[in-house]
Parts: sequence; structure tokens; C-alpha cells
Amino acid sequence: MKKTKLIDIAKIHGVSTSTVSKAINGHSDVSAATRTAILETSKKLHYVANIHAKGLRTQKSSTIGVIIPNILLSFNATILKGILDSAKEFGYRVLLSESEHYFENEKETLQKMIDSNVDGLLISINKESKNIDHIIKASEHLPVVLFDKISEKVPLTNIIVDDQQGAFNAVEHLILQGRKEIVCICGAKNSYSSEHRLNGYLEALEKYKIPINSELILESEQVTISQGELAIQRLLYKATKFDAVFGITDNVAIGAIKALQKNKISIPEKVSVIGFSDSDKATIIVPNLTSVAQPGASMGRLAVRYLIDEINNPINVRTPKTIELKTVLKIRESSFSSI
Amino acid sequence: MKKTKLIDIAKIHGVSTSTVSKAINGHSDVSAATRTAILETSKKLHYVANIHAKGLRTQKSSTIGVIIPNILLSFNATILKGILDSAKEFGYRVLLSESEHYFENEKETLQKMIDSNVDGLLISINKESKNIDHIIKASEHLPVVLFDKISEKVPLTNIIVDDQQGAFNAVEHLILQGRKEIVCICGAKNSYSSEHRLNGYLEALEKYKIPINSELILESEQVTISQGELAIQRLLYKATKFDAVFGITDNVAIGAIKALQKNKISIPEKVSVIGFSDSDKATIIVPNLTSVAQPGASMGRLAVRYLIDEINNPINVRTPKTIELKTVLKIRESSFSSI
DNA sequence: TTGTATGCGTTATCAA
DNA sequence: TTGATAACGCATACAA
Repeated sequence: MKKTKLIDIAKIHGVSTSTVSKAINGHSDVSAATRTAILETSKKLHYVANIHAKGLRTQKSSTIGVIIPNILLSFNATILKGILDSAKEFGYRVLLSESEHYFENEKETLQKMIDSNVDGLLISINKESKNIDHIIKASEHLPVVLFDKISEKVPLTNIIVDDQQGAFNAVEHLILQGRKEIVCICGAKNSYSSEHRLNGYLEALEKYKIPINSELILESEQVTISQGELAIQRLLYKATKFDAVFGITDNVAIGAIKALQKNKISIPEKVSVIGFSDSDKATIIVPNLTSVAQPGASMGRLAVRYLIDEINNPINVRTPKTIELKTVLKIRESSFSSI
Repeated sequence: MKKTKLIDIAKIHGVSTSTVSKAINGHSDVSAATRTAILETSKKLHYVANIHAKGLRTQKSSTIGVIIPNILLSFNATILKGILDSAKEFGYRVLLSESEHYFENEKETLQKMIDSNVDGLLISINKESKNIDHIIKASEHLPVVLFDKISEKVPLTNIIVDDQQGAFNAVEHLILQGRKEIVCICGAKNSYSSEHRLNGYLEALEKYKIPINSELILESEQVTISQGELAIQRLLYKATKFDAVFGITDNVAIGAIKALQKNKISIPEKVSVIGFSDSDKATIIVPNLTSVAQPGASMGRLAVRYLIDEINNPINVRTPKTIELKTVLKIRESSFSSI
């Protein structure tokens, strides 16, 4: 059964393809009678416009491109779910590609997306991407919205989590539990979210007049379980005193828990631990990990909404805004001593 | 800077667009001189054929559609990674959509993919999909390869994990550790993998002459942590004796661990536990969970390869084959007592 | 209200 | 070896 096209419907009703096209696209200059007749057979024959013909003609593809660093990062997957949901709702297809954390890959992938005639682009940029010229340039060709991993001051719409507030809440919670020597396991220096989470940490210390101890601020290039474990191991080896750990990701926090447990340091009695992102693992590990929950699916949905806005209001004065989504602190055993 | 098109290059060299097209597409009937000249400026001006024009003309889109039940299932994400990798390698775009575990959704999504003019379709079917007529029908229009969640005897290429062998290995391992009363927490009856994993369980019992005890074969519609926990709780309540648990997924196995721990039953001393899929959680939970590792990325890559094969050898006598990938048992603390 | 004609950018056929 | 031309299916400006 071949696909129905305009000409098939036109022949049936003895009209021209342009009339059929107009009827289907809801133009006003078609009589009610022919319109309903056409729409009826169009439905009956499951007519769907050929996307290539339509795309060629209209320069639109009803497709958005999504570039994420790594689908295996569960937060990436959660955002993607929101994107898929919302895109489907708005009638957009989703073309997906990974940048795999390599700058060159991101650049190439970006170009391929543009070559694919997508109507707009959703990008979570690479931590390597200090240079974002390629993104700026892309945004001159088509609407681009950044999410999750964004860049400093790029003139684009950004959807992110309020990292600083999330970190502040977490650290404040630790302080209110009586903790004063709080370790912060940070990530790479040039990462937007790492930087802002560190700021939240510092803000909380400041608010409660707790002196900053640089020995407690650890930097870990890779924010993995093993790196988190290593970071705390080192601290223990140096016999640095601390009574809490704020991990910039759940993984480093879990690594911290492992290190503490290996050294028989009880959690949360001796040391409280908090992570960031509230992944599945948070409720698997014992003790369950207190963590800052990020609204990933909402982020994805919002990103699509803003992108489609830009697609529909084209050359329009782009008013790049940065949307910050609020986080929620999920308090669990790793930070809550009922003492 | 507008996109370069054939006519631009043609004008530069004072030739026709058809010559340029031929040169770029490597046809033989172009003189070496003009060819190299054309290719050079084509490269310089970053010429890329407009996909809509090309698609309209050739009826090909260099795009494959991927339908998965749920991107949040980490195994789905792992397979997807393999698909993305491989597709990129072969120069294919990936259009992604979720079926979200609803039959109607799958049908609709499938139709949308076909309407999107993808060259082929990769589908992990829905557990609800007892009725697969829509998939059969789709496969008459375009190449379709099924992966992970497949259907009984559908005349299509299927890429799956050797569930039976994986389960057999797991249960054999338990038996070799001296376990004789092995619980099996199964999934829905109509699920292909659930059924085959149960077969592997039965096969192992049979091989080692262990009588089948139907009280130990539990069915859980949802293979979640809480359902796994509930299943074991019930068993304990009934005071049924058992010394091992084979969970059909990591989640039910983790649920089992939770139930056992709440009842102060030591793992693996009193009861050994094994899961299936070797998710991240397996090494987070304490004791670390022994689990059957499935080669997800390989599955994705293979699926792409077979699909592209079918795309390239069209109406060709389709020789549907079922590829079974071997699993690897990752032995960890939850099943290994050094006694 | 309807139809005709044209072009979107590419490729393939056929003639030069 | 090259080019003119038609066609892929659709949407639109304009004519009827």
C-alpha cells in the first residue's frame, strides 16, 4: 500500500492539489463543503505530507536536534525524557546525538545537526568547551537553547538548575545539624555548575559565620565514585579533621561514604554526607544518601518550550534569558542524626 | 552565510549542476580535472546536500528511527549508546522516540516514524504488545530490526541476550555454592525474556537433579525494587524455606536484599542473591550484587549493523535471524561465601 | 472559491 | 564528458 499523496486525494474529488493542500493546511479560501470532504478522505487514507517535500518547500522540518554529552549519565537521560515528552506533545521529532565529552566531537556533531536541517537545537555543552564560538555561530543560523551544562555568559536562552541555591540548602542543612568542618568535593574549575555549587557552599558558610578552610575544599577533575573515595582517603591520611562532606555529585558523595566506611567512621554520627542530583543510587546505598534533587524532566520540557518559542518567533529580538530551576533537598539517613 | 548548494559550485566552475552532482557523488562520467576542481571548492565552501531535496529525490533519508520503551531504564540507555555510536559511524542520523510501555503509544509512535521517512526502524517492543500486527505491517514498508524486548516468532531479525544461558549460569553458580532451595522472582508471564530466564532457572535445576518447588517460583508483574521486597517478605511470612534468590532483574534482587536485611538474614551466609543486568546499582548496594551482565552497547551496535544491511539489500529474500548475545556472570559478595 | 504555474535542491535520463 | 530537462511532493502567488 503506497503512501497517499495530495494528488491521490485531488483525483478522488476532482479538484486540484492546491485545493487539497489548502484544505488540509486550514487555509480560509476553501468552501466548507469541499474542505470537509477532503479532510474526510484525507483521514480515511491516512494522508501525511511527505516530510521531504514539505521540508524542501517550507524550509522547516518539525525536527529538533538534541546534543547531550552522555546518555549514560542518568541526569542526561532524565532531561532527555522531558525533551521527548514535550517534543512529542508539540509535534516535533527529536534527532539525538552524543558529544561524548570531546570538544571536537561536539563541533562535528553540531555541524551535522545543522546540515540535517533541524529547526532548532538543544545543547548541553561539554565541560571541555571553554571555546564556544561554534555554538555562537550556530545560533546565528538557527535557534539554540542551552540546558544543564551551559556556558558563562553566552547570549542564548539557558535552562539550568539553581546550583548555588541547591548547594546552599545542602550545606545549611549540615550546619543546622551542628556541623562546622564541612568538606566540599568540587569538580573541574571551568565547569559552570561546579563553580556555582562551590559558591553555594561558601555562601552558607558565610551566612553562619563559619570560617573557610581551604584544606576542606577538594578539587576532583573526574566526579566519579572512585575519585570521591580517593579524595576522602587522602584527607583521612592527612588526618585533617572534618565532620561533614558535601559532594558536588552523588557519585563523589558515594565515594566518600565508601572511604568513610572502610575507615569505620560512622555515618552520620561522626560524619554527615550529602550528594547532588538525587540519582537512583541515593536510595540504594546504605545509609541512604541525602541529596539535592534536580528537576531533570522539567528542565527538558522547558528547554523544548523555549526552543519552540524561538522557532516560532524568528528573527525576533532574541531576549536570551537564564531560567534557573529550583532544587529540593531530599533528606535521608546520611545526614540526619536524630541526636 | 547561506548554505552552499549545487548551483553555487556550478556557477563558479561554469558547469551545470548535474556535473557537480555527479562529481560529488562519485559518478564515473566526469573528467578527472573537473572532478578534482569541483571537489575542492565543494570542500572549501562546506557543501552538504540539502537532505530534504536529496530525500525527496532519492527516497532515502540516512536516518534510522529508534523506539525504546523508556530511556530511564539504564539498559535501554546503554543499548541506545551503542546505537548512537554505530549509527554515527555509518553516517546515519538517529530519530528517537519512547513508547512508554503503552501499546497505543507504540503503535502511534511507530506510525510517526514511518511518516518521518526513516530508512529503517529499530524497536524494542513493549511488554504489553502481545499484538504485534502493527510491527509486522511496518516491516512490509521498511526494514525493521527488533532488539532486547522482542516477540515470540516474528519474521524479523532479532538481537537479544541469551537469557536462558544467563539465567542458567547464575543458578548453576548458586547450586555449585551448595544452594538447593533457590527462589526465582520472575516477571510478567508474556515477557519473552522473563520466560527464557525462567527456563534457564529450570534447566539448571534439572541438570543438577534438584526438584522443582513451585512455591519458590514467584511471579511479580512489576519487576521493581519494592515488588522484589514484597515478594520475599511474603515468603518469609509464610515461613517458606529457601537459601538463595535469583532475581530476574537487578531491581527485584535488590528488593530481595532489602527484605532479607530487614529480617536480619545474612547475605550470603544464609541466603545468596543474584540479579540480572549488572546495573550500576549492583556495585552500590552492600553486599555488592552478583549479576548477569548483558552486553547492551554491543546489542545496539549489532542492531544498527543488521538494520543497515537490510536497508542496503532491499527486497532481498529477508532471512530473519535471531542473534543471541552471551552474558557474563559478575560474581560479587551477594552470592559468594568463601566457606 | 478554485486552478495554474512555479520553485524548493537534488538526481537521473537522455541527448548532445 | 557534459548539459538540458524532468521529476520527487508540496505550498503558494497569482490568475481565473
